[in-house]
Amino acid sequence: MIERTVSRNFEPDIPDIVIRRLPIYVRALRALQASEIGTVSSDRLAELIGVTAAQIRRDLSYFGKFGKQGKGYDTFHLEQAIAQILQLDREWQVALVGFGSLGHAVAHYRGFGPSSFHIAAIFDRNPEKVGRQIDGVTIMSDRCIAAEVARLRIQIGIIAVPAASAQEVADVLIEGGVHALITYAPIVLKTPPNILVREIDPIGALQSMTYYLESEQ
Amino acid sequence: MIERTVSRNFEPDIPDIVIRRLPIYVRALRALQASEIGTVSSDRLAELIGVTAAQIRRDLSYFGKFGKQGKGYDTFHLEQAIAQILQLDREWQVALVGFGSLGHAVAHYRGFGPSSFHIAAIFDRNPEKVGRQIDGVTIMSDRCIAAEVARLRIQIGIIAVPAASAQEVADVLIEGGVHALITYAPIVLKTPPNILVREIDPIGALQSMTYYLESEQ
DNA sequence: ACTCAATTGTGAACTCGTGCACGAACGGGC
DNA sequence: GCCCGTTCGTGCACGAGTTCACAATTGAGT
Repeated sequence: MIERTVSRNFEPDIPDIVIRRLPIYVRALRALQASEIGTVSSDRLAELIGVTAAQIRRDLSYFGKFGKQGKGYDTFHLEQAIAQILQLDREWQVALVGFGSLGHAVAHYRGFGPSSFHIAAIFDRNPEKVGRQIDGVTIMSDRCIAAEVARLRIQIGIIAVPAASAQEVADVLIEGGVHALITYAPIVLKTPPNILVREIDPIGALQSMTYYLESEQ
Repeated sequence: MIERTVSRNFEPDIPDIVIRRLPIYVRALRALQASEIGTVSSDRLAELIGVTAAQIRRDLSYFGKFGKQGKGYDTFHLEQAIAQILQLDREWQVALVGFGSLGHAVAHYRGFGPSSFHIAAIFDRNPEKVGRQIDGVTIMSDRCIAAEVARLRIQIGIIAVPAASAQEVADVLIEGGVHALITYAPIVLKTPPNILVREIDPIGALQSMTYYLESEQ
């Protein structure tokens, strides 16, 4: 039987970069399962993902031993194990702030699949949008953020408002008790050190790509 | 006068991570200018951005000398210099593929500001959307991608289609001549080595954050 | 003109993550 | 039961990027 000792809170110093690769592994393993493939070698998985096999083995070794020598990894069990490490085996309550076109896209995103994330509240400052129902969730005024987030025990906030209001929104989300933020606003948020923030920055990605492109054409 | 010798194609080995920080600097410098602040020290800038002052100085030193000892950096000139390094001082033609809610959000994003990026073509596979006009751009069938991208000399593609079609879309965009891709699809694209790809992965960001969160509440 | 506080640019040290390479383990075939 | 090809897990070395720390420069004040 495959080792199941998943040591989460005990191994203290696992690089964040490793953690950020785990979702990629989960995805690839799910795709393999969908193709009825029950076993992969680190070599094959590496090729699919575009990293080295050594890196995959090293990454996994932070958490335990999941493979069988001479055979590889069981796609189902490894996926389950990583999902458990990432705590994807439970449902997280998410607040979405900002229901412009970006917020709309976030709310309607169907890539969550059999997802670990539930949008439990949506907020917008525009009174005309307040009251509208989206998938059974009623859009509320931005003035309710802290109270509602606390009431619903929401753990994660998604900030999809213009840069000018993003800091303010972050503040009230944190006041309400979230410990993690995804922000689409192109500013650096000022947050207490115990708050986790991930910036989604497509414009920055664009702007950094043009460095490499040839000017003339 | 501040050194203006911006050596782009000559310094060969500037780490990509440095390049990816440059847009952040540009943003911060623009915000400072908007606040009528003409000069910043690396210390102050570092505090605003949330990195170390040494890192900023080191990053800039890859490209030249932009500061004045005892004084700091001129916000206007430094911003101009970095924008030039990133080639933001010209307009880039972008193709957007997929006009679902995500594509809609991308097309309507107003954070481009006085932007270096122009959405010159939009494609969707849904015949009902084809023909619709968005900001003067007519949505075209996905079957035209390669031809139109080539005709319009488009350099950058944004992939906002479901994971299942993303690889196919990437292929035709590259066939049409783009050298850079932004993709929102949660799959690893297979592309030739000379093609630049940046993945925007909010779901991955979420999934990696939950690793750190406390389960109970 | 001189002093002094501020601040840059960079050599050197350090840290952290990656990749190599190999011993150990597994399992199929004979 | 033994051999052999495959693949894992990991010690070790390497390398990329970060931070330290300081000489050099600047300009304001006296």
